[in-house]
Amino acid sequence: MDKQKFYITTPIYYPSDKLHIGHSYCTVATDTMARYKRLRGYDVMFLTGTDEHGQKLERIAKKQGVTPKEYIDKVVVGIKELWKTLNISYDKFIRTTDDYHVKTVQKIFKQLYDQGDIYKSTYEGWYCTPCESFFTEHQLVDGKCPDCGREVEKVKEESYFFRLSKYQDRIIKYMEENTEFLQPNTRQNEMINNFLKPGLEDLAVSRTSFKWGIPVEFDPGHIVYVWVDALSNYISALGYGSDNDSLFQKYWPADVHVVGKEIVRFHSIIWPAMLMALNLPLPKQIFGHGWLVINGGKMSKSVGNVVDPNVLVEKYGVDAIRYFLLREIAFGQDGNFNNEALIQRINSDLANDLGNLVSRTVGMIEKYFNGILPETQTPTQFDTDLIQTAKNIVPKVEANMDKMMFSDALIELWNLIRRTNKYIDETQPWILIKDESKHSELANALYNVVESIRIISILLQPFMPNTPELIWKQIGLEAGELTAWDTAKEWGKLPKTLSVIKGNVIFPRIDMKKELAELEEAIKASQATSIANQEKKKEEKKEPEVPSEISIDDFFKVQLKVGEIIASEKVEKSDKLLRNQVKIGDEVRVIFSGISKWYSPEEMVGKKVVVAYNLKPRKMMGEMSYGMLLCADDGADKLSLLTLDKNDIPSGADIS
RNA sequence: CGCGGGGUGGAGCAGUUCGGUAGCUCGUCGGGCUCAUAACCCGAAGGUCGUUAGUUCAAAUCUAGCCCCCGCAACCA
Repeated sequence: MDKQKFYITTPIYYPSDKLHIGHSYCTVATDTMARYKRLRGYDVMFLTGTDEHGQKLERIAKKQGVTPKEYIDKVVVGIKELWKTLNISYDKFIRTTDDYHVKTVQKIFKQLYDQGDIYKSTYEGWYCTPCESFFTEHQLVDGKCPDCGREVEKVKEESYFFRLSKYQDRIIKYMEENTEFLQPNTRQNEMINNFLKPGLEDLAVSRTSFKWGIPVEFDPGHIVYVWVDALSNYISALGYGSDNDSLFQKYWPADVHVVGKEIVRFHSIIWPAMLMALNLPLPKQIFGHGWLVINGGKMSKSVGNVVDPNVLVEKYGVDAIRYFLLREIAFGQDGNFNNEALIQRINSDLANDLGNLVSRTVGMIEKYFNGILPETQTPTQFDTDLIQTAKNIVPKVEANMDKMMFSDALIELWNLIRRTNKYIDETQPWILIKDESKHSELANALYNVVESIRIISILLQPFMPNTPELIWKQIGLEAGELTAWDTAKEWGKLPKTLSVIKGNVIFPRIDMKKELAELEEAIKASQATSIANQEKKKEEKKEPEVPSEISIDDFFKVQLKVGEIIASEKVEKSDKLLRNQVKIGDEVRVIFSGISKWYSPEEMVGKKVVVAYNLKPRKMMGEMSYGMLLCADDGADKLSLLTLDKNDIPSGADIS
């Protein structure tokens, strides 16, 4: 009989910058699932890749003075290296710039157009020039821009549309009948209540405002919308629509698309609609996992708090990092990432519980029996409970893995590790060794511990690809028959006269205090090399050269004047902005200032402040701000407006 | 009333679908052990489950209101 197939995918990542620990999290989880299924005997297809089109990449490349492809190629090399480092066992890596993908997307687009699911029309909408944004009729508030409240302009643009609305009812029905389709379940409610029930609108699936994308074959001015392009990767990678679609025949539909919660919408609504239109079966499951957050806040390149997985792996090894990600956070929910928790986990779970278990066991066998257990063994009263625990663990791990509950699976596995440590305490080998007549009991006890370790090491394989081998080496096992997944279900497979070889400590304990300091340094150093930060630095450098000394002429380039605040109000929809009307001599200017955390509008009024007068006006919250109020701040949580020491200076006075 | 997620011992979380003794890891304190990576094993303290009201014999769980935190969006000159 043919093996059962299992097709699993990660999202294709956007190569605008180095990937961070959040991307790694998603990919590691998917990899763990793929490895698990392979061990269970499935014929697995594991796909990952990169989503390489779009305006943003076009812009970044332009800024760097290279073509988009040149820029992306470099980033993709880094991504592939990262997956190698993290031991990601993908079977195929797709790039949306690959020829075959481009062709397939064009074909899909044409087919949908020919059959009437895509039609050409004009995009009629409202454009707010200051905000540079399009809005639909019903997004407008009182016929004005929902963001800034200004007048909007009616615009028409030619575009292709996908009849998303046509599939709305079928998708709702599908979700309601297949409650396993969208996981975790809360996501399903979110989709139905937010998007499906209110009604879907046809989706604009082409763009004319930029070039970096897949051209619509029969209308080259148009570029295929990135999500139509990106989602198609899951079938184009299998050769759908090509001369050889044997992989597609074999693996489609996907068993699970693993995605981040932010893109669940595209995968659970647009993608099924596209597939319905193409008359193809839907993926069996979309799993929307949570995010890694840092100290309660989102990880983001612009905040500069991203964590580079390379740094972590270099310090602690891949398996430790993989373990942490999979164990610490319930898949599907957000979870905190911080260095302290990481080290904590490594020390207590990996070094103390697992590593030390192997080490103490092998140590005893060497010490008591010169490394080889004797054949004569007598059971002890403690055996039954250990053996029972070990036997129960496998189905529990499998049940959790089948639901992608990695964390729970590991908790179960660690129960066996703890139980085995306890067994050593119960049987007290160090006492048994002193009594010659108990040596057969001793041999039996140590045998049981090693057998338990064997089972543990087998179950560990999907999560930590390297560690099991290290363990096997020490307990005298070779990868093969006795390390196959199903043999974990049987107790007593090891030969009685097993021999061990003590090796290096598998997971050394980490000195928390010392390490935390070093780790933070390393992470900061790597953040500095991210493209986002390099950009920032470049921009900083471009600022008018700021040598340590400037001439008086340079100084006078900045015109500072006294302004009096005559009115101030909080800007709605903004946590930080105050909209101030500032009297400067005869004129009154609107100046925004991001200080509402420190000053209420009431206390602003009447203050005489320092205004940067000849600053280039800048748009904020849709309105122009003419100048800047000078403030002192400590870069953390303190801020003070600069005000005048004597209040009888009139507004408009020069400051020099 | 924009939409979502969340609030459970000192920390981080599970439990809420389907009401029935509040659970896990870490930390703290006490004990045991000495094979081991200052490790391992046992025990204890510590929670009116954000808040108010309701349904019920019974609410962390169901219903309604309120408070707080986070994300999306916008912005932070």
